[in-house]
Amino acid sequence: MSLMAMSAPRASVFTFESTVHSSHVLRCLDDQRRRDVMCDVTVVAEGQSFRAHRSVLASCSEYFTHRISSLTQQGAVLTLPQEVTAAGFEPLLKFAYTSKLLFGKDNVLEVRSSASVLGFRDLDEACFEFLLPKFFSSTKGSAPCPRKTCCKKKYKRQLSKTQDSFTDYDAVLLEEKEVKPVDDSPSQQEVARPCEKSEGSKLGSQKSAATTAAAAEGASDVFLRCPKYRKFQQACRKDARAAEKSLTPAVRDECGRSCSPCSSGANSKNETKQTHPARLRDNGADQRRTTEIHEKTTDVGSGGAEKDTNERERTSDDMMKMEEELEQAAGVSSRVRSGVEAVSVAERSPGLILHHCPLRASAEAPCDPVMRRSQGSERVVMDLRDDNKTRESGGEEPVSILQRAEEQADAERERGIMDRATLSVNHAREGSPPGSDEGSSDPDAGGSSNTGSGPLQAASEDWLKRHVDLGSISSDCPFLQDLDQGKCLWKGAELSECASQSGVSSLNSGEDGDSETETEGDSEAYTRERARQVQLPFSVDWIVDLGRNDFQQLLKQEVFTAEQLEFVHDMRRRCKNRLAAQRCRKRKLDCIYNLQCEIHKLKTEREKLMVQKSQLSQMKVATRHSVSALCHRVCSEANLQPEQLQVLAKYMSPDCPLTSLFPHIDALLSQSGLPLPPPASEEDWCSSGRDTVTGDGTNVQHRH
DNA sequence: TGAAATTGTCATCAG
DNA sequence: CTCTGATGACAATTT
Repeated sequence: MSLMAMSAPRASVFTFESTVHSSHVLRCLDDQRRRDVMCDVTVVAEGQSFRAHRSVLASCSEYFTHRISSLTQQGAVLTLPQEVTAAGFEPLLKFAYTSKLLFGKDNVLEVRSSASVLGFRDLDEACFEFLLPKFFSSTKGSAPCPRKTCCKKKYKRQLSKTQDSFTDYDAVLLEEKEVKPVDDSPSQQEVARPCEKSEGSKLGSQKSAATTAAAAEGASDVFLRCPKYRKFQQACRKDARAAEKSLTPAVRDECGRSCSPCSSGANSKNETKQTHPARLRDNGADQRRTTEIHEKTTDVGSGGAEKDTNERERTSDDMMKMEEELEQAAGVSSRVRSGVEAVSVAERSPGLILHHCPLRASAEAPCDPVMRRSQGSERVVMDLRDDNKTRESGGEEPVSILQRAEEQADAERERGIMDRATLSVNHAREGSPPGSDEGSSDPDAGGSSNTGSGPLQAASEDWLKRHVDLGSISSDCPFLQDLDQGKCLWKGAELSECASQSGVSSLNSGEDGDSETETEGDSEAYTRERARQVQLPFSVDWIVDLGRNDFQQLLKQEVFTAEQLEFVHDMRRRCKNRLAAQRCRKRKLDCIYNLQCEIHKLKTEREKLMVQKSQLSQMKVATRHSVSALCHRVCSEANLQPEQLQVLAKYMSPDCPLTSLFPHIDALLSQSGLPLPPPASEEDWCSSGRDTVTGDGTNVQHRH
């Protein structure tokens, strides 16, 4: 639409780039492959045939690139080398079409070998190297997992941008040796941050596109975007560094290599767009544990100015997604969906899933679990959904509310989510549950967490040991940096509260000793201080999301101090009002956008009517000429009486007055005492059809 | 550095 | 009366 509005006379060139097109194409191709539509090659591995499209295979694999070029056009059958087994190739084939690699312990070696033989692109060798030790040995993660170039670039870019004091971190990153730069596949690049502004807003109908984008942003960015509060983010990075330092070098080292980080800087919209997490999920039969590794990479496919342009573009599909997200204005929506996605994938296969999938929620994504148990995740998903439903349906037993809160807390702790609700729900009611060491609701924990790296280290390592079987992720892990960002993306209130309640989350937020966070603003500092004081046993999110009845029941059931009560009400009011304001603004923007559409429609309609009017004018002229000619003929051939002439003159066109036909008509009419009427006006012509003419045509009754 | 945009918050009103 | 949502206004922050 921006392009429509921009259809100015000037010869301008605009570019529209869809951010979902490539993934859509990939989906269609996969669908075609499944239905064996337009497949033009048969790949045989261990006697098993796989239908596929040459172009897809060739674009994913060096092996196929070379082999397919030498194939005949029709009925091509390509037999793979013996090293490539069917079990190893099939996941790769699916990866080519879905960007997701599913494999388990039983076939990981085959997959890896096949990928190596076939020269599959976009498959991070580090993922195998990271997991193989977990599968086949007790050796913990000695496999090198190089950091990617893009990550460094991005981080450097961010560093140069922010120019804050992260030189030590920078050094850590730069020291690491890159081994394997990974190209971003289109599917990975295509996912633009929902918060990116459309280029159209600049190119095209500025207001229209801008409002569209803004409207959509208003929807999604309620939860997704966090460009603000850079101070928070910086403070969080500081804390991340503190946490990093607090962790053991071994853990840090492995993590640093295993988790290809990319951007800790979710602090900038433009810098956080390109994300493609690689999640490693292990649904082992015994442990039923799932591990996810989110991998964020920067945009390496489109660089320079083009990148900036692309990053700002947004498609209508994105907007629709965001519209949907706004409709579910509950804060759990994106989180739930993320969980659903992960679980759905997990359910499809008991094996290990590694999928390069674009993160839908940019700001949420960093908060997304680094390590997630599949069952825990699943439970979280279901719980949250049910929670929403029951919440909408009205009140329920108070105990169920608390159970839900606790289950949510459990699940979220398991998931390692560090968004505003994450880990902040402490089990004060359970004495010293796992979360207690993470939350400041435990006075000891809270107090000790203020002391700096010691408690942080303890909390982090403990948490990691208990929740991460891999034992190789630390807060040094860039994923945790992402978490930092994600965490810090939330506004001060929630952040503060989470920081105050969660020792783990305090890794990411400004701790007491951090003077920088004290400069963030009086209200935020005040909120943080209050959150710390009240030691609320529930997350603010959860409280805010509660329905009215549930909230009332909670208040009745739980014994809150006056301070806690005030804080709860305050936070609930403010959070709800915040969401209301966001909805209100979105509505405004939608309204503006609709009005612009209406204006555009009316303008178009007006142009059509003008064209129609012009055509009608031409027809009118032609008709006049025709009538004049006819009159001329009638007058010439008939011997008209003066009365008849007068009537005739009345309907003559100014272009063809009666006097031109009858030079003596004046004399005739004057003799008979009849004046010569003026020639018919346009109105007369237009409405003359309403006149009534008698049968002989002489007695014409004027309409007036 | 200043303008514009964004976002959170408060006050107020209506349901 | 209380709660909730909507909205104008303001301020802080970011771009």
